[in-house]
Amino acid sequence: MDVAFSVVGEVKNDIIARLLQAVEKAKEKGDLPAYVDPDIRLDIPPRPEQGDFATGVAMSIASEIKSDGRSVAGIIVKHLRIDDSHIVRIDIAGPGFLNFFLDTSWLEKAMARIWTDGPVYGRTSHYNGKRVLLEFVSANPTGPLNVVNARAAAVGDCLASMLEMAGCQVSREFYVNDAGRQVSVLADSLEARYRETLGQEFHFPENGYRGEYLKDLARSLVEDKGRSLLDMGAEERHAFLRDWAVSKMVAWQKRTLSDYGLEYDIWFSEKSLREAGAHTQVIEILREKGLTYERDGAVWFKSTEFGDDKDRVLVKSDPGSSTTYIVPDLAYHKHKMERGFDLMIDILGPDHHGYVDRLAAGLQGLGFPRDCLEVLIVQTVRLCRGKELVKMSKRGGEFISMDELLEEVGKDAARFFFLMRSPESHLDFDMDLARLQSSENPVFYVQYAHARIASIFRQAREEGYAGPVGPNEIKFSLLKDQSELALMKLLASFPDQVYEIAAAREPNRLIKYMMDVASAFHAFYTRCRVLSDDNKLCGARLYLSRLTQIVLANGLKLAGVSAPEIM
RNA sequence: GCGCCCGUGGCUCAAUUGGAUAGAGCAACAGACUACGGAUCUGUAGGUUGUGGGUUCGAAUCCCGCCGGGCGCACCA
Repeated sequence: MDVAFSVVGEVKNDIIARLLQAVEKAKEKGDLPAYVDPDIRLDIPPRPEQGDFATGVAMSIASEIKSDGRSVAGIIVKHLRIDDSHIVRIDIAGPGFLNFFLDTSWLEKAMARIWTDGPVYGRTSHYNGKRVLLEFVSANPTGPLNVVNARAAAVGDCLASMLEMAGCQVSREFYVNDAGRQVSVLADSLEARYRETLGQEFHFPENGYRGEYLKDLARSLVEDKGRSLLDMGAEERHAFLRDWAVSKMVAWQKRTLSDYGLEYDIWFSEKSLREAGAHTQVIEILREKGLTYERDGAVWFKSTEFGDDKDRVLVKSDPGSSTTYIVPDLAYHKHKMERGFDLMIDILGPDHHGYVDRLAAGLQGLGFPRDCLEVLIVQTVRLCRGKELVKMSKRGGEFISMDELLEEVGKDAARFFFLMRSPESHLDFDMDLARLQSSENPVFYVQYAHARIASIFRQAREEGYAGPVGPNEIKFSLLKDQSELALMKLLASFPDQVYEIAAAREPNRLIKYMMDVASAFHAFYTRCRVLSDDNKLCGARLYLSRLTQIVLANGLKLAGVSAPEIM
């Protein structure tokens, strides 16, 4: 049984324990066969008339023993003890659902928990300190970040925050590909622009990076170093240009992500691994285990033994015996595991999905369990303005970088929009909509709820209310309107929502939840006037407003979106 | 050809992971405060969940076939 740290979790566990007890009792009495051993899950049903919690366990038992759900439900209820619990009524509904109706004392407890936890409300110990390394974005240091990087950054950062709240120790990591061929091409491209800036003859490399940013970079290189690079030997110059360009690019990417409110724990250099000889070590290990062979002058890894659809080359047959990309990547992941992590999560772009099996096979070849690695594929983004698609090819002039996106719509809207959709579905990002400061834009719906609550408290202070009072000073039973009960149930479910969403790796559901909370609050606001002459009622509603504000603030923080006091 | 992802009202997406009457937002229509922010709320209309089979108490969800879209299928990274 996992650790339940939330009030909802405690209540659920209590009911589940009673259900298990009832099943045991039924088995003793011969009402159910002895082999029945159900896995019970309680859900929060979609409609209030279906109770506070519900379970379909009777139906699953019924199918196991070839009976029908309603009669199994009847048997369970007959043996269920509800004394000394929150349960006041149990309905058998539809094909055999058990619907539990509870008194509101559990809600009172749940609300008090929000009050005392405040900024850390939502935290649970479900993951019990599990060490997770979450690697995301990891764009090549050859150019500015793009909008897909922005999407991966939003998803990765949010998921990291949610895992932390659910009890993981998370390290956010960015892998800098500063050693491969592409940074060599970057150096050559920069050299060409450098020579161009100095008015020299230059040769632009075949697959060079043609973006304007390299011209800017070349100009600042000239300012920095003058013509001194021309005096270097070709090799020395190349090495210098590579390191210089990479450091500039990485600094640029850091700045962009920092504007996004994202700070990594580690920027990991591929080069450092290469210099430490980690590559040859990987090849050696695989060779010693008999998992390699030579063919056509290359060294192959028997990845098919671990579920890959074909074997992969590790060392190419070219004169330099260079390695394929899988080798440094395996070395990197091996290094991650050696740092003591329990789980690695990689967030990759759609063009990498064919790569996953290979990587997983390699890790197993190195002796790691298959489930040490999880890969989340984040799908592509299509930018549009209203109906019109914005072209994103790097060759066309209309390429939109992450910087430009942020400048145009701001980080809040960008993050919110990226998180709104399931990471694995294709996203149409409407920049006109994201920029719009109106009700059509869903970001503001949630932020507005938060600002509205702040406004209530400003007003309350002006009118001389004592300020929000805590759970001990209010009369909880006054919170009985349907909108108040609905809102409180939502607020109570926050910690478990966080855990479930983190476990499913579906941060889009956080946004859905936030929209639901905002909606429930707006409905409450419309039906129930908060500030009034009725001190008791006013105190209770100010209390509920404060709790809502806490949940909104904590949820928005998880999403990396600001929670404004005024809009 | 093979693999992965996707297909749900006019548009963009949900659906508690196999559950109850498939839900939101936008757009459309009709309403709602001389008091807390109308960036709000309430209601109406809109669906054979691409399609054909199968699995079972129960399918948008799982399995098989087809149709349509996206992305991959390197001794590139």
